[in-house]
Amino acid sequence: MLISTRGRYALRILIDMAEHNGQGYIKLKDIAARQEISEKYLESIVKELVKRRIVYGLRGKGGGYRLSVEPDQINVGEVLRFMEGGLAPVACLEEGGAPCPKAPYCRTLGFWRGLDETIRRYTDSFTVADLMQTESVGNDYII
Amino acid sequence: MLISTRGRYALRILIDMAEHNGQGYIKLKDIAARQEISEKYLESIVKELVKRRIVYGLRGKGGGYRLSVEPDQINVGEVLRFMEGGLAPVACLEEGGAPCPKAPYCRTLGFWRGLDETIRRYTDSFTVADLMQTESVGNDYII
DNA sequence: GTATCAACATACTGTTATAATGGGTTAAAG
DNA sequence: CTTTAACCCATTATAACAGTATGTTGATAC
Repeated sequence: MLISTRGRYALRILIDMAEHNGQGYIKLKDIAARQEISEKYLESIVKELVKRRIVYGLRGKGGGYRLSVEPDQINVGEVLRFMEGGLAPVACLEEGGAPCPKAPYCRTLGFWRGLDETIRRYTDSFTVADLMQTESVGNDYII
Repeated sequence: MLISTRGRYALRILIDMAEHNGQGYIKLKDIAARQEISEKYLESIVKELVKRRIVYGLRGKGGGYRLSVEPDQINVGEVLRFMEGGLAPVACLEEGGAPCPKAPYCRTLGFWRGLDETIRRYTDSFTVADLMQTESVGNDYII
């Protein structure tokens, strides 16, 4: 499994916010109710989105969250990468990891690099605005 | 992380066997030594390859393993799928899993299906014979 | 026929990531 | 100054992963 709940929920949060864009601040409680996800768990996910300046949070009465970037400017691949701490399909391609000593003669490295690149290309071809069109696609990929 | 050691090691075992193809039975001990992987752990991986009839095992003195299929007939995607128990990038696309009740109106399902298909297409485009060419590629994918 | 060798089988264990939960603090609005 | 909702920190149950240990079966060589 490449993508955990953190990445999946993050996208659902962003789509939810995008759908209520321009309607002022959105309470996490409401998102949690609509998406049927525990509010407490969502907190830890939104925290990351705030940190990355994709979402802005306002405290107190009448507060909540809103997007600080337009939906068509939020890249899905980027979101998934920071929520998951990278999307490398194998350990040896993780950034920040120790480079594999077998790399120079590894017979599978090229294959893994290609898979990594394929995943990157696909995920990077979507924005949150694309995801809002329920009928899938919205770009080159036929499903 | 999509691929665990089970999938990665399985490919390395198959490549190792392919490189020694036609030289009689190959002892797991030798593969373990060459690949620098614990023999005991390899056992549990080869077991699966034997079960799938990709590899044949002979017991006793002079025994070992050999491929029962030509390297160019062993599909990498297929191997990874059964070693990993599926390559679905998200839980809701796992085969044998309960279908998601939110599917009919899910705004991300199409995206995930596309990712799944992209991964499938890429991995299925390689055979073990392709992996034997160290200089990566060997098909449409440029790395 | 028995000693050796290597595959086959089963059971167990430490480690790590995931997916949360709980309780308390700060800041904005009314 | 009370309510509200974001923010912050710590803890925990579960499960998968990665590996280990012990023993059994079957083929070959002597």
